[in-house]
Amino acid sequence: MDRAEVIQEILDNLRRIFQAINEYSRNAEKETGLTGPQLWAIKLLDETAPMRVSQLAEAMFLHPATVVGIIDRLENKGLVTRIRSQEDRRAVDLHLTQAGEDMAAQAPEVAQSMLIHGLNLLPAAEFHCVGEGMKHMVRLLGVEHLTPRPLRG
Amino acid sequence: MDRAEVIQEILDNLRRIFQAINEYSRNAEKETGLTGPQLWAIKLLDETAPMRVSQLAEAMFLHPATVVGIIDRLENKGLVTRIRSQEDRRAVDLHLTQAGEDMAAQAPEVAQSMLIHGLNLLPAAEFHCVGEGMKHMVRLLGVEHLTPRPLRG
DNA sequence: TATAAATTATTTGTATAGCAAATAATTTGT
DNA sequence: ACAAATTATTTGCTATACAAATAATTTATA
Repeated sequence: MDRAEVIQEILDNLRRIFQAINEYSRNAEKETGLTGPQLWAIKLLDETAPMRVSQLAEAMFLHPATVVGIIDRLENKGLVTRIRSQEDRRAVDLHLTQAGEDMAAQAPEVAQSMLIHGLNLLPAAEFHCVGEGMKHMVRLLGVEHLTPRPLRG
Repeated sequence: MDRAEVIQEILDNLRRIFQAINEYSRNAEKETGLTGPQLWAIKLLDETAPMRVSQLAEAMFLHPATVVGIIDRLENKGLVTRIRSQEDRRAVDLHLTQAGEDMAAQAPEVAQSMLIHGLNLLPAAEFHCVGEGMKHMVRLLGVEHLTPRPLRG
């Protein structure tokens, strides 16, 4: 197997990983009844609530107007509440309701869990290889410095 | 650095790769003026035209009704033509126009190219590590058998 | 202090994507 | 010849996504 073939295989495997993560997260969407962006917003709010609309928009790399719609739908489902800020009455603090927190806790991160679990069981040599391999890929793409954002579907 | 930290790092790097591919493909969208799905359809048609609507829908894992809309917009832009099949007059053969082929050729696959180029220059030991590392990741996700589909944004 | 400028969230308008169900045209099976 | 299946499309609905305009408020400036 020459190098060109191995490169093809590496790219194929990268595509498989992509696909797997997308499909697992699609399952999460079906289980929760939420869309991808809605689930993403919930997860972010679960990490760092309260958040303002502009702050959430920035974290999601979306236009604030888009986030307003997403929050509207989450509010209708009783997962998020808007509370006008006392210090700055232009601003709105977004909070998760109890149901929202339950949803965030329940929503599975299947791919992530599988990787964490599997990596833990890997023999040292293989484990080391995975770590180094990923580091190389990141370097080749020139994105070592990138702040990683959550995997989404 | 203990194993938990390395696992965190691996996940972070996976997120960086995801993000990089998404961003590079978003750039491709801006350059071409096409959306992600439109670009994806063009690429698939470029590989294997003529294709039927149902065939393209299957390849894109989308509902045929969705693909009809995408093809409508590509037809309006003069990139795709619909030709009623002679053998089966229910069916429609999708072709790329010259402009469509030009678009497919011009549309950059930046991330892919960077990886191919970079992997080629990698010393043998590191190269081997990348290949093995990716193989492990795929195995941990249980998707060795998955037919890889093109990376998209 | 009064007023201009900037900020924050929202509304409005437009386009795309996505699915399910119904429909029309055609082909295949009986 | 007629029923059943197939193929693309239409229709109706929802969710994203952005830009531009708007309203409310705060900050800066004259």
